Amino acid sequence: MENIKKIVAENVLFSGLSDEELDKITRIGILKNYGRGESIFFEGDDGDGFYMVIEGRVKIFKMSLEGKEQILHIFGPGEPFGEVPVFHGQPFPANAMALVQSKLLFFPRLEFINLVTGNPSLALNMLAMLSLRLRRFTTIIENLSLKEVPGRLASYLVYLSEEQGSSDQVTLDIPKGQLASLLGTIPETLSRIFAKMSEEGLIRVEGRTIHINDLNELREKS
Amino acid sequence: MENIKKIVAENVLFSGLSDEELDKITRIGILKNYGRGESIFFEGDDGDGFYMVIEGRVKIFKMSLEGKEQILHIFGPGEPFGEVPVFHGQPFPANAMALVQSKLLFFPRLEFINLVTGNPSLALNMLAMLSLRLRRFTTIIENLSLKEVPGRLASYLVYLSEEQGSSDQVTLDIPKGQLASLLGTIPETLSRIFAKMSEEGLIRVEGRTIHINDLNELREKS
DNA sequence: TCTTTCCATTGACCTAGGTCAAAAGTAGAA
DNA sequence: TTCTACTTTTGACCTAGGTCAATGGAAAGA
Repeated sequence: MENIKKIVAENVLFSGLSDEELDKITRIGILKNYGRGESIFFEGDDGDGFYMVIEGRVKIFKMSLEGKEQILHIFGPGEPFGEVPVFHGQPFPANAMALVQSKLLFFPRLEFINLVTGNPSLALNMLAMLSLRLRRFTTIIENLSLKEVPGRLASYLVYLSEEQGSSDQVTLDIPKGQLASLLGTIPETLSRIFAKMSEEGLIRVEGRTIHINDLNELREKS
Repeated sequence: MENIKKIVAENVLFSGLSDEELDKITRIGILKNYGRGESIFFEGDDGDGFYMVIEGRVKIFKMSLEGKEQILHIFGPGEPFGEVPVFHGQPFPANAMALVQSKLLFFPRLEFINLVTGNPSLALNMLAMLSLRLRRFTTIIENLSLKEVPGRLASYLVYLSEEQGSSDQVTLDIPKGQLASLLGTIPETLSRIFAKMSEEGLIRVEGRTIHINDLNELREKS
């Protein structure tokens, strides 16, 4: 429980709130556990609240009839997800699944809307959160429509390098098959592009560790 | 000016607000005119406010270095755009251009944030608006990643048919070249797909009027 | 530890759709 | 109306990347 209070108190979504308000938020949250590969919700389900990752890792994704998957987000500790139906009142637009054993905090819709109504800064924080999401989606759309797969991989590696503060090597935080789905391609194609970039001397692949030989060239390609 | 008050008062974004509040909103809005093809803002520009279409039609789009364009939205009267930087405080993530001579209402950032802070229902309306945008972007991503171009065109035609309340013919509200950019393809490819669908007897193309012969088959394909 | 299942790689092949070029159609301006 | 500039269509061509199939490698669970 202390764990939860800490996550809530440190979260950007709840920044600027009084201790009392943080308590309220912690009180309306319901802790839930999910096993690796377990579904949290499906596209089309009614959204009676949203979630925040306490521990673990969750993917949000779309599926085609043919079984191809497109990952929209992968969320880790401290990140909220599933807010869209809370404010727009329609079913979930995508599926959510735990990538590993995960602990989530669930905030019921009505209680949360009540909190938002009485807390302008909570409302503004949520507006900022959704705006950030829109920005990210804009980037995904740009990648899918205007870049080829090598460019998408390059920008993902550059992003990881900035994220991990390391210009000579990065560690993939998800399996390569999932990375393919995140980049809008399939594992075979991703594998070939890793191979080609390695031949070109741009990177060296060692399992999930990618050694970056030429970050600038990678930036060029992205 | 009456025109503006009316647009503001009837807008979903401002629904549930008192007459006094509507007046305030109308007062902080600044009317601006743009000619056909004129840029409203560029990706990377600082966003010191957002816009609402009073008259005309505006496209929001990304451009690749090679000059390919991907349209994210086309907005018409009553629709707001450019809100992301207002709440997230970063530059515009995409470009905006008037497709025809347009009249826009500009709401400066700080004044609007003040209004939101004091108006929970305005905040909730804006949250609903951004949630709707996220839902639409989810659909765009799904279309780009999981569907082929004929499927995207089919779903656009089905959407138009619902929008225009007509199951036997629809009118394209944008040039075909722009439609190509909206569907994530190029005019040549779109033209060929129109031709193929016509051969198959699914539709009949007559300039910007598309006669729908088999709406169910179109739904199947989408 | 073993074993079963999942993950990644590689080859052969194929096709959706992009590129380039040219022509035909359409529309606004003078 | 005529001129000019955009829009749309069509043909020939090519390639990025998806499909299918087989094999090797890693890792979770018992």
